[in-house]
This record gives sequence, C-alpha cells and structure tokens, in this order.
Amino acid sequence: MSEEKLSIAQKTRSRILDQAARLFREKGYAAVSLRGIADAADMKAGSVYYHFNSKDDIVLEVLDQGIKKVHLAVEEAFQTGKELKTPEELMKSCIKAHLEALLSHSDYTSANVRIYGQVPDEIQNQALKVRRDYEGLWDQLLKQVAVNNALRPEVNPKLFRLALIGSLNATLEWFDPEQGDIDNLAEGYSQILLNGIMRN
Amino acid sequence: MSEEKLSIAQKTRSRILDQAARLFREKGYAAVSLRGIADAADMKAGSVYYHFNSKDDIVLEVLDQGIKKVHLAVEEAFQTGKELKTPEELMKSCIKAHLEALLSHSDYTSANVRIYGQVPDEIQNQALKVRRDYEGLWDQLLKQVAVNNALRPEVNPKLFRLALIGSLNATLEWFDPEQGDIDNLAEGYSQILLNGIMRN
DNA sequence: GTCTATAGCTCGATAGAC
DNA sequence: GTCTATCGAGCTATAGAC
Repeated sequence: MSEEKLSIAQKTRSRILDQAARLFREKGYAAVSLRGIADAADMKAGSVYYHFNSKDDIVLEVLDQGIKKVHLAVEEAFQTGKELKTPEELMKSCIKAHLEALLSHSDYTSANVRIYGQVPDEIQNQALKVRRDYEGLWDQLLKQVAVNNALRPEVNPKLFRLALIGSLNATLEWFDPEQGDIDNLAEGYSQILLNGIMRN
Repeated sequence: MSEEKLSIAQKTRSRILDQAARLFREKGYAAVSLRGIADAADMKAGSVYYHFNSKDDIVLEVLDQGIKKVHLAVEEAFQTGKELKTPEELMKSCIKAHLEALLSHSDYTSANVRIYGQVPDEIQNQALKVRRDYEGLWDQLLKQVAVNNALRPEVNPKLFRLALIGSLNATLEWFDPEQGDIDNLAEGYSQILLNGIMRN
C-alpha cells in the first residue's frame, strides 16, 4: 500500500497537503489562504499552482484522505474479525480501529469533520461519495451483528450508527493522543456505547 | 424571562444576531463578512457598527447564546425532575431537553459547535466560561445519578459526559426538525446511551 | 519547479452627511 | 440610526523570468 520511493514532486505535494490539513483544522476553510499554506510548506504562493490547480483541489483531497484513512483501518478490523470474533468483540475492535486512525491522522480527520459543512457545494458533492462508502461499511458491520442475534430488538441500527460515529468523531475536540491512552479511550467508549451506563 | 416590548434598536440588534448565527453556521467564521451579515439583515455594512463594535463582538454573542439556550432548558429539566423521577427517567428528560433546545435554536447552537474552534484565541477564551458551566451541570446531574447507585461501577462519568454531549451535538449535522420527530430521536438516543445495544 | 510581480476583487473598519 | 465613500490590507489566480 505505501510506496517507499516518492519523487521529489510527490514529496512536495504531500508536504503541501499535510500543512493544508493542519491549517484547515485550526482555522476553518475560508480563513486559510494559499499564501498561508505555501508559507507553512516553505514555498511561495505561486509555486503551489504547479502542484494543484486551485485551493479547492487541495481541500477536496484533504477531505477525502480524512475519511479514507479511517475507512481502511475499520475495514481491516472488520475483515479480520468477522469470522473469528464474537459480535461484541468485533464491534469493539472496529471502534478501536476508528479511534486509532481518527486520532493518529488527526489533521486530516479533524479537517474533514470541521470544514466539510463550510466548503462550496460543488466540493461537498464531490466529497460525499467517500462519506457514504464509510457509512455503508458500518451498516454492513451492524447487519452482521444483527444476523447473529446480538442486538437488542428495540435498537435502530441506523440511529446507532449516527450516534456512534458522532460520539467517536467528537473525541477530536478534546482528546490529546500525546497525553491520553487510546486503548483506554476505546475500552471506555465501547463499554458505554455497547452496554450503556445504567445498572440493570 | 422574555420581554414583550423590545425597542426598535433591540429588534434590529436581534435581527443582526439571528442572521449572523445562520451565516456562521453555514459558512464558518472567516467566510462570513460584515457585508454579508448586513445584507441578510437588510442594512448596509456601516450601519452594523452602530449596534456592535466589531465582527468579533457579534460572534462572541452568537457563541454564548448557543450554549445558554441549551443550558437553561437542561437546568429546568434537572431541577424539575431531580426529586421526583427515577435516575433513568431524570437522565432521559435531560437528554430530551438538550436535544429540543439544540435543534430548535439550531442556528445558534450549530454555529457554536461548528465555529468555536475557528474564532480568534481571545474570543475562544471569553466563550469558555459558559461552556464550562454547561459541562458542570451535566457533571452535577451524573453525580446525582451515581449517588442513587444507578450507575454501573465501571462507568467513568466524565467520559460518559463527553460521549453523550458529543453524540447529541452531532445530530445537528443530519437531523431535520421539519421532517423528523424530536421525541422519537430523544427516546432512541436515550435507549442507546443509557442501556447500550447488546443483548445481555 | 520555484520565483516575482501584479491584476482584480473583497475584507474590516472608519468618517462624516443626513 | 442608517447611509455613502473610502483606506489599507489581504485574497485567488495568472504570467512570465529563471
């Protein structure tokens, strides 16, 4: 999957995207200028246009990578565990995979969560497909859990998927991977989301 | 609480804030210009400065009102129910109060959720107090539930508060109060968050 | 591949007429 | 209270030298 040899142009391109993701996360879509991105990537603004056609091309790629990094991680956890694990253990491993990918590529994933609603409509539409694909992965996972009769009958799977992804993504606003332990976080969130908080 | 008579200047001020909240929600902090706010409020840009000293004064008031509207609603549900209701019913009524206030003042609350991380540091610091106050209210509520021995012993209340508010606020990104039923939404979220999804 | 320079535009904020 | 006019600054994107 990952290439060891990147051409110089590819490295520069990646540097621009990394800095753009970081700035979009911090400041929002409109507040980030091409001059700002270029500065952070140690270039002049005009040079960025050798690598990208427009600011919107940059933001679209940042948005897509934000979802794809998480999608790939959860997909792998799902495929690895779906034959071997109990439904509850499968859910836990996918929750953990989401949190690990989310918080370890947090500039891209945060940028996606924060600025998706702010980009021009055309960019939103182009970024929609990878979003829908990721939601579909969780629906597939929940279907598998339901087939094994592990879900409470009153639970609405689509509603749960929305609550789950919403609460997981909200960790971007407060969790610091430098300070906290992602394994603990995943364990705590799994307990809450799978088994609730009330004594029976 | 609500004044029936507002002076003309107060009405104009409110109109500016309403339109600003709507625009901040849609476009983010930096993308919204004073000209845009003035246009939406049927004024010229220069006239806005009669009512506010700067764009940042407007954004600060939008941010604060976004939290305060929800805080008030949940506080009332808490005070009304804390002596009468079971811990589970108390939690459910507060979850419902949060969702109702969140989604019925959704321009202000969405603006807060979306742009808080994008405003200048000084504005963020000024807006922090009402945030902390609201978090404190939930910590108080969860303490009350814990005192009544209704919480599973392994649950971390601070972590639950973060997961709870995160998932509730995320409904702003997909729930349409015109189409959906907030009571149903509150019931479904309460089931998931209080009792989990796994069959025991 | 990166640079400088610049066209054409919009921004926040202010001054002063009415 | 609202208006017009404007300042100085920053914006995306392009052109063309190197």
